[in-house]
Amino acid sequence: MYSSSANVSERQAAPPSLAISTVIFALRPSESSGRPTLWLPLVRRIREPFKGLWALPGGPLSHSESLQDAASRNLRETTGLAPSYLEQLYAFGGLHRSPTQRVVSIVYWALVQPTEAALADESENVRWFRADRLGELAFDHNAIVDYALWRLRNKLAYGSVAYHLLGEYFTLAQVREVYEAVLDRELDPANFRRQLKSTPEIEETGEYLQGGKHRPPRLYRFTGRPGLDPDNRSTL
Amino acid sequence: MYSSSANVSERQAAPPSLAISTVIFALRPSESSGRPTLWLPLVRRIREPFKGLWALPGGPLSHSESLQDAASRNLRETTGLAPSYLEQLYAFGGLHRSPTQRVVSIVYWALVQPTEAALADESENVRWFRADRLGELAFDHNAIVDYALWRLRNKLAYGSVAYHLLGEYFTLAQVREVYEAVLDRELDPANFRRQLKSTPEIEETGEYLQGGKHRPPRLYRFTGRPGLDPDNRSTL
DNA sequence: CGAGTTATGGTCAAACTGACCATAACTGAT
DNA sequence: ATCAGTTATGGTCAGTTTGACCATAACTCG
Repeated sequence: MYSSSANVSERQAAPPSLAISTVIFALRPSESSGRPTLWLPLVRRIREPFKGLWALPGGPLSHSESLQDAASRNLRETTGLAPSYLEQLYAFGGLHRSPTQRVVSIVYWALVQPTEAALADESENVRWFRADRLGELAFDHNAIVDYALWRLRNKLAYGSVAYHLLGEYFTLAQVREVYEAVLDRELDPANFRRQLKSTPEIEETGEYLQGGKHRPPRLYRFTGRPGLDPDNRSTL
Repeated sequence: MYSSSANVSERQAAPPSLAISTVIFALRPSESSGRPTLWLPLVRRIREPFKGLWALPGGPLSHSESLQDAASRNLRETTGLAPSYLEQLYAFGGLHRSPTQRVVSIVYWALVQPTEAALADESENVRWFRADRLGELAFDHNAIVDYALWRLRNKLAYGSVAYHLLGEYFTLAQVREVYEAVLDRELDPANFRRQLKSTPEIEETGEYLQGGKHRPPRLYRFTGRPGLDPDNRSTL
């Protein structure tokens, strides 16, 4: 087990350090089926503790930025991405999250559009993984990803997050594929489309998606606003 | 405007301090109508900044306790109460929440049962207020309470939080009164009861509430479990 | 031009919701 | 004792929503 150089009283005296992490979701075609699946980028730990294991992108909170700005910067620095959706997930503050020191992590979760996600940086120490096939992660990050997935599924069922995983224009079948990927079950195309059509925030365009192998589907656009987090309320 | 003794560079160098606050809701009969209404306890600021104003109970995070434990202790120390429900609300980390220093507050919200709430400490510097009639509070605490109320209304509509504002045994009309108080609109007694009766988590007892002026209503019991926060998942 | 496949519109019954009516059961006043 | 007042409780009915499923439209490819 790891042993800090600081003795117990010194460790107790140091304030708990505060870090920001982000769970970033994007859709990518599965290698096997080709259908869209959830992926997320992880960074390799290059220092103890958990050296060599994969972890959520994160870092300390700097003084001149809000929590959301810190998460946003973080995301950009590690993956080069600009999120289309960003929301606070939870503050994790258990005593033994890190073996070396007390760390409180304020975790955000983000959605990025596939056009963005395609440009994402990938390197020796930054790699994308299928959200349902992660190995053992550093710290309590497996639990954090689980919780983020739970939240995503929830928000999907009610709210309007699905469109942030798609581009500006999309077909109703693409929306359905998002739901099927995230909820992991098939949905009836006709019933699903009926529900979406009764949603005022989804606007029919005159365009059709060309180049497919079959009947060209109509393109739609999402005109709604995100949620009403404390962080986002002022900007409404 | 308040001026810290530390100069700018010193303030930038100090790490953002981390505090825990709690929004505590309980039901109390309204003075006017006598019907249950939402109340919450506030503490008076005895120091700058915002000296003299009312604020949410809170304090620094100590090193040997988890976030939830800190919130729980906080709650007990300021009001003498043990919550029947406690959930993390949000981490507030805007740059200018406090004029004197950068503070990140992790806020919890709690529900306490009326039997508990009746015993609550009240003093010169701790007082209960109607949730819909708060004056100007210290820091960004008005916004925090607003958000907590929004969350409470939301959780009520779906989940199972209402029962944590009531005692172990309750009548269906009492549950309806909780909904009416929180959502601030009247609900049809017959329809409301039909919904509750179709909820498997609400169990009919053989007892009746005696001593009322009219037909004695049957008493029920709630047998469900709370939500599935990261903090609570392990205890399930 | 026909087969294959997706897009899209529709039907039907079951489940759910909100508005509303009726009866039961108690207290308190007459 | 009886009745008026009030809440508890059960029920009806029409409108809406949901899930299962069928049918036609429109495109590509061989």
